[in-house]
Amino acid sequence: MFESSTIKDIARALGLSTSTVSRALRDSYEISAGTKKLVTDYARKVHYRPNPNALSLKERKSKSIGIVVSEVANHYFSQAINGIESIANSRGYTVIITQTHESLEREIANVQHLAARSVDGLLISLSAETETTSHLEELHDRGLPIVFFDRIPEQINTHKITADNAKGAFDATTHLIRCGHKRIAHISSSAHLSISKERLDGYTKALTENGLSVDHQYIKNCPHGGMIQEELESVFQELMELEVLPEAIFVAGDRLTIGCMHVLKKLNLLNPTSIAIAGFSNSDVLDLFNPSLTSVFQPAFDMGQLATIKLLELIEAKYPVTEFERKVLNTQLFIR
Amino acid sequence: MFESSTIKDIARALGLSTSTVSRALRDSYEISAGTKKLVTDYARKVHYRPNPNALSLKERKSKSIGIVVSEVANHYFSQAINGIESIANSRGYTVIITQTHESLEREIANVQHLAARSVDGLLISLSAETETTSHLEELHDRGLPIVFFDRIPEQINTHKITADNAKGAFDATTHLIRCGHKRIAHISSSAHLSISKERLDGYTKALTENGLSVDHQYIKNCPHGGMIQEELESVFQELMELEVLPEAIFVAGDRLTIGCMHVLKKLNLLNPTSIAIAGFSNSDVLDLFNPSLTSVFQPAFDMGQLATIKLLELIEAKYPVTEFERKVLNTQLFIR
DNA sequence: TTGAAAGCGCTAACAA
DNA sequence: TTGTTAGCGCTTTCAA
Repeated sequence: MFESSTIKDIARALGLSTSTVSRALRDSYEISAGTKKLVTDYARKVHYRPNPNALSLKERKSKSIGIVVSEVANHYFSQAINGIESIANSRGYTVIITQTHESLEREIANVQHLAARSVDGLLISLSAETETTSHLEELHDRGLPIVFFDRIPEQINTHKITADNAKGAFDATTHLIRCGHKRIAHISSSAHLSISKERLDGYTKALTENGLSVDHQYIKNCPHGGMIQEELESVFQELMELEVLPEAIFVAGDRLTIGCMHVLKKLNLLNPTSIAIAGFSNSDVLDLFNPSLTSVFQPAFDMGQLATIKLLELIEAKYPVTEFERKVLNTQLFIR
Repeated sequence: MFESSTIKDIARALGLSTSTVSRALRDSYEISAGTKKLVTDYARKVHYRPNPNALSLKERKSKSIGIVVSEVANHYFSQAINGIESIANSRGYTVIITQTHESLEREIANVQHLAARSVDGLLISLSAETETTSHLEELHDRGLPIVFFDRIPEQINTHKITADNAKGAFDATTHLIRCGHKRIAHISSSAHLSISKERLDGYTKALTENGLSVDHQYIKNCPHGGMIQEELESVFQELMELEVLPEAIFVAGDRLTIGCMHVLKKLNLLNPTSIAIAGFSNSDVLDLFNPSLTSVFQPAFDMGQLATIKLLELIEAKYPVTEFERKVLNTQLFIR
């Protein structure tokens, strides 16, 4: 098995006590220069590394944070994770990434697991299936620091980081209207998610401000956020069976946007003259699509960084924090 | 701060000793049914969870495995990670994912960090910059179980899982030849990587078997695996300055393939009549590209699963393992 | 059937 | 300036 040398080993080898070695390693003022050198040299020689489990046990913290996202294959999340890591690693924290694949059951299991792993805090974007948050409230009430980003709950009082979803949706829908489209459908993830509500608001506002009516036949939800391709296909089925077909669709999510393109292709509608698409996506290959599509880009990296900064504030706070922030970052419209 | 109840708390509350509580919780035969029920009921009531740090300290293992990949945004790796998680989680292991972004420096830092975190084993795909593996050999020699997948070193004697890169490259190149192309360029990651060598072999073999000569002017490497878009652009620059331009390119990597498409687009060469592309990629949106491209798909999920199974064999082995396997999985050619 | 005590690696209060 | 000791949460040997 894999064993590293311990303070005890060093102490024995050097004829010192463990506390002297410990202090020497931590560069304590009480230890003489000679002893320090002796100890640090020997420690380097035997590749000494402090055992993090022992440290965690002692300090009652693990220097790790847990992340809960839908899936890392989603470019929004992989970019957010890069932002999270950039801050966390530089501050000496390990990051444990878990994926829900949009399932509430897996979200609960992941959160339980992370809590049991004694992470010092949690960074969460809710799964598409998550309507209630008792599994999180309980942990939060017991003092586990949590910061939400992207898909946030209303109930829990803590820091929350989002993009300006309403504005992004408004911009995308307005763009479709300016292109001359009047009948614009909207496909979204599960209706109860914060992002779905906000993006629906932006969509509605754009229609209304441009004198267009909101037709609820044109608004469709995918409770599994497009993880199941069939749910997207049946949504299209419904849209295609309407008396008056939509001319354009505003899609409210990364995976959904890509999924829509696949369905259009399957239906042989993937050409500039049929249905226009605009959607939220952080993918880096959208410009290679043909026909291409206008997209709403979220500052995922920045959101990840900001969420982590706020989480570390909570974790390292000397006194309980009672003032929480709700940060909203700007989106960018890429017209194609 | 976040505190859960401990065995000690339960023992005190129930007027028992900690050892009795411990045994009751582990369903030991020595404990009476009554006491067991008393303890387990109370434990459930107070949400008792064993402290994993204490457990790790005692057992000298952490029930966690470390993953080192280039980047999770790469579909090959995100699929491999899903495979890894599916096995690891079902066997009670936590997975810690780290990204090198193709940098050796970050690879070393990640590996050190994971070792210091006392993971029970490591799953690694080398970075594009990695030529020597002393940073891994040292840990391996000291007994840390390691399984390599995808980009594997020659030196270290352990389990290694790869796709049949030579075959995949052969198939893709042969396809381009069958399409009537004679001057086929090859763009690859850094030359010293196992995957680069194997894919070069497959490419060469396909040319030779079809009576075409191998022209080294047509073979280009990107030492940073395409993480820097400029290196890809300068490679194209060089190709475009040749007297006889290539008619097709076989690209040996996920990120590189996407990168090539971007460069072609930028050079206004992204149309069916200019340069044909075939490349390794596990992306799920290739069919939305226009013009599309033929791709070599690796069984990433299966590779992740297999690598994890072999790693857990090493970790949980009663006796030191001396027989190691080199598993090669089939690729699939998607003609578009 | 239950309890006392030691020990995993480390730090820190207290002693010397 | 260095050493002794207790304790973080848990399991396990030995004793009762």
